[in-house]
Amino acid sequence: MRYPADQKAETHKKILDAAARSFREHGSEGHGIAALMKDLGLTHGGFYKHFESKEDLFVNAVQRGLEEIREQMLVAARGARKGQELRAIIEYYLSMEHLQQIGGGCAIAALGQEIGRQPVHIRAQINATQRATMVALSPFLPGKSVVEKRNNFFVLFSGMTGAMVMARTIADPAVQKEILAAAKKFYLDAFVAKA
Amino acid sequence: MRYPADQKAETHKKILDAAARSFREHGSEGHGIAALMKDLGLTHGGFYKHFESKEDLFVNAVQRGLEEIREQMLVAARGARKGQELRAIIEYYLSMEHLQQIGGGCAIAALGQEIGRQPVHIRAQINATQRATMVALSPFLPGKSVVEKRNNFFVLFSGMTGAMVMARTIADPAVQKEILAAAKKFYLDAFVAKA
DNA sequence: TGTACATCAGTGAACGCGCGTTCACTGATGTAC
DNA sequence: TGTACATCAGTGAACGCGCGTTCACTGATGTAC
Repeated sequence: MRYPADQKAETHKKILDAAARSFREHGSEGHGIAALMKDLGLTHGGFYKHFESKEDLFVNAVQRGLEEIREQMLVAARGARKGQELRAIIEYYLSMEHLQQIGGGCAIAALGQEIGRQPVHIRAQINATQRATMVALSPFLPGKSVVEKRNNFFVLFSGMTGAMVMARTIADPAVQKEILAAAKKFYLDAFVAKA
Repeated sequence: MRYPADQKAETHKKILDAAARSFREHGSEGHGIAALMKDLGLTHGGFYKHFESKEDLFVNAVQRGLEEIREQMLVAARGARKGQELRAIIEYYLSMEHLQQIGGGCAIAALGQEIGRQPVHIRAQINATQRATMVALSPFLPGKSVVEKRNNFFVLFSGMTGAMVMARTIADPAVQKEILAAAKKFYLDAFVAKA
């Protein structure tokens, strides 16, 4: 049957949002197209009206995930006092809430290794979104030049990603907290001026 | 037929070594039991004389991978002048060689996210091996107390892991190098006394 | 305005494939007598 | 010492299952006349 005019775009967005969450939560092999569509009250056949393949969905979902977490970091920054935006971002990123909310959290911390195994052209697409995040967060980063800010972005965000990845490998929540707390203290000291 | 007395132990080790490499290279879903065994000149049926299941293999292979990289870091440290062991470890870990040799590299940087999705009892087993690495590297870490050394281990090794993960998500080798170089400079400044 | 036809998002059965796992079997070597 | 039997690492066909993908079909709405 013919569906209302805007419905396709809406369904497309719903699939993408659900996939962005599902991939982060279960990995790219975790859930499957059929299960994803079923969760949305749809059948799997229709999926191919929206995406060329599962790989196509993966790339788009990773980018969506990166945009989501960027937006959340910007929200944290907007809620901070002037000069303390980066503190807010760091505290948000290195929180136990973020650790537990993997489906809504950083896509690099959740999928970085699978991204790393993608062919170059796929990674290049994803890199564009990562670059946009760097640009969006630049105003809050220390550094007197573009190069300095860029290096600080690399160090701080890769470091926080690693802390999240390592903490998630740990079984004991007390140790998870220790890791996040140690990283938080360290990066605040290194990158944020005292309040 | 009956095989020579030591052969089973040897085959077991061969499977484990190959799996440790294969999982890091392709992820836990990447290669498959049959392919793994075929690479060793064996057939897949025999696998179950050595491991209970693929999951059982995964846990053991991750631990093997962690031991390998620990050993390599210790080798790097032994080759360094006294007082410069940590420098050697950092330079080894954050090298382009390590980035490219994912199959022989850090198991957390290669599989951390998949480890994070394992049930608690699996993670607890793996954590024991991680703890052994921390203990083995403690002599080279700065810090006046056990707690300080522990926190420094968390920060430095999670940070280096994140730098490796992030760099591997990048398509452009020049940017990969930038990320590793920025991290190397930063961690050397932060953790290593000047030579 | 009314009618006939085209459109196309979504359906659901079906296909092919790869994968983890099982199992009856093999046969050279070790062991018991 | 020689013989009969037990052992068990490894074989390879087979099974069941889930998954990504395809495809003929549906039928309410948009469009053309």
